[in-house]
Amino acid sequence: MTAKPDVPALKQMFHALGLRGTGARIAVYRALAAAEKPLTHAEVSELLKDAGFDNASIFRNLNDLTDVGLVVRSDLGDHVWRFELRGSGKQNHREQHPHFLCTDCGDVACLPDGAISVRKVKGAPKALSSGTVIVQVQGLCDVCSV
Amino acid sequence: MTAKPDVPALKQMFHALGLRGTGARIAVYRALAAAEKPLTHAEVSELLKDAGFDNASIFRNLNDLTDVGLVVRSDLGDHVWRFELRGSGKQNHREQHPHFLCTDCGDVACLPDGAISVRKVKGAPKALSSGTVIVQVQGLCDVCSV
DNA sequence: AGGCTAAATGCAATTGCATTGCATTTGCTA
DNA sequence: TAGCAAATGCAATGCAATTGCATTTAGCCT
Repeated sequence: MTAKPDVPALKQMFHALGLRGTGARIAVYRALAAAEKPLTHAEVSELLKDAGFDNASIFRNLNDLTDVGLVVRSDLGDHVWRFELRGSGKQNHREQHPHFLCTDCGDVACLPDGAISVRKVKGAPKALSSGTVIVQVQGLCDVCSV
Repeated sequence: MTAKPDVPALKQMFHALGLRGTGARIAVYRALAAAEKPLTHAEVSELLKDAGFDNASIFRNLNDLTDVGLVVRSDLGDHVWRFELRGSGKQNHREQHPHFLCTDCGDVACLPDGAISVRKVKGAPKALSSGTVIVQVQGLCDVCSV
């Protein structure tokens, strides 16, 4: 779960995508890999602040990784961008799964794929039936609903 | 569908909620009532620009209406705030329904309540089983998926 | 009906985050 | 290892959301 890919493997992966294997890039990737939920730009910056990377570099790296498809950028409904690794096989993050956002405390949880099912309905976009949709759920988490 | 509540009724409703029945407020409310999908602040401003209302007033009214619960403010996943009337009975907007956001053109559609079903899963927040959740769906709309 | 008071408005200014420009540094390749 | 384009750091910019404040106005109270 918290297993981080080793640096040479990361460099190779980046290189295959036309990106250099820089320290900031690797650090950003590993921060996301170690996280169990999507992280905001601020959270990534916080995690890496000891390493001294510039805020803009982290931001650009997040976007670069998103551009090449390694990372997914999404807004879970609270007007905050969050970044998450697009799962690659045995990672803890599968291809795509629903997210749950607590409307009170803002906490985020990843839901199992089976938690949500989409049904094709008359008049609805065809994408619903092909399953190529991203689902986000908002509500009160168990802590805040007490 | 495009039927707008008459002004006296609106004033009465606002008054009951501790809000005055001002021109800007009524105009904003009716703009939302006439829309068939959530509108952005910019879209509301655009609709009302002929009336000469200030941008800030529209913004504050949207927030005021949200504060008293007449309007729901949500971010459908594209980092843009959208405002929608919270349905009151026979309105075209029911209590709460899922929204569909096209990830390509940004168009928004309202989905029928039955399009999405949520299943309680081990480890997931309890809110899922009580049905008190808001669901958002992203994907390609029929136009963009061609 | 007239006046009063706080809410609402208009306008300008400010905030805060996202994003960019540019000179410098640094991977990577030949 | 020399050279070049990508990446970085820092500061500056852009832009939408939000606020401050003086003025106007709706609704209440005689």
